[in-house]
Amino acid sequence: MCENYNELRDRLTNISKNSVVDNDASRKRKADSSNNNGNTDGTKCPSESSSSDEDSCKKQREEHIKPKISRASVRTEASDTSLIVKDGYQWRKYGQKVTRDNPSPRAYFKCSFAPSCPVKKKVQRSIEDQSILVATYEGEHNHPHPSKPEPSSGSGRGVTLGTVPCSTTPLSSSAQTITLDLTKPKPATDSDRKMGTPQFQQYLVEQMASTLTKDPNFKSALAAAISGQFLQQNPRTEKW
DNA sequence: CGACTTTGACCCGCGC
DNA sequence: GCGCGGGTCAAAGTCG
Repeated sequence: MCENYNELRDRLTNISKNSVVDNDASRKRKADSSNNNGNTDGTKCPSESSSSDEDSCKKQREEHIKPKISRASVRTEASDTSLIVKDGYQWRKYGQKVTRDNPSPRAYFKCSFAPSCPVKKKVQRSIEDQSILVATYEGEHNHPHPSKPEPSSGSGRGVTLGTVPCSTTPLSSSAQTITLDLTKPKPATDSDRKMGTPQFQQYLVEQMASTLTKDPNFKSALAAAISGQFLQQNPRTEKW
């Protein structure tokens, strides 16, 4: 588990570093456009411009200032209808819709960690594989990752536990998608070793193993979980 | 009691 | 102009 966690965190940290900074998702609603221009990037159209200028400006914005859209796929249980993707941020659900192209409902989330954070997230099950949740992120967080100062705060009604870092992949023309398959163990990669010296890692693992194996409750719970995994033949995520 | 979720209604862009 | 569909709002309900 520790190795998986470290690997995922490294991967996602690298992904986030490579992300292109842009926010201000297109404001369609009247209320949004009336009281805030939403332009935090300094490319605001001049308000006194004529309609043609506005059009050209709009075109420019569409061409150059697309909101950063990224997509992430997370494998979960197909029976899990929560549509919750734990990426370390705190999300507030503000809507749910059943779209035409996909019978699964699509959930709409806003980042509630910072009131001014413009990031929105759409979560919907993959039409091909019901066990995969596809999360589409719009915009970029304008606040630090909430899991960093308090790695295991755990508050937030189970929406975010602050344990799995955010995963955003720039959705450019190639429409890249990253899949966080938390159901299967993966071999350690080189990135794991960045977390510390091998000696320290080994010491940490040994300490964790010895501590956990001394706990009979943990043993029984682990046995039950593993047996359930084999019996159900069903991917299990986010329950660890 | 405050924060959050649910869900029907509403808004608005788009195609015909 | 009209209808459809995606996205958002907001009142009511739920939970700790």
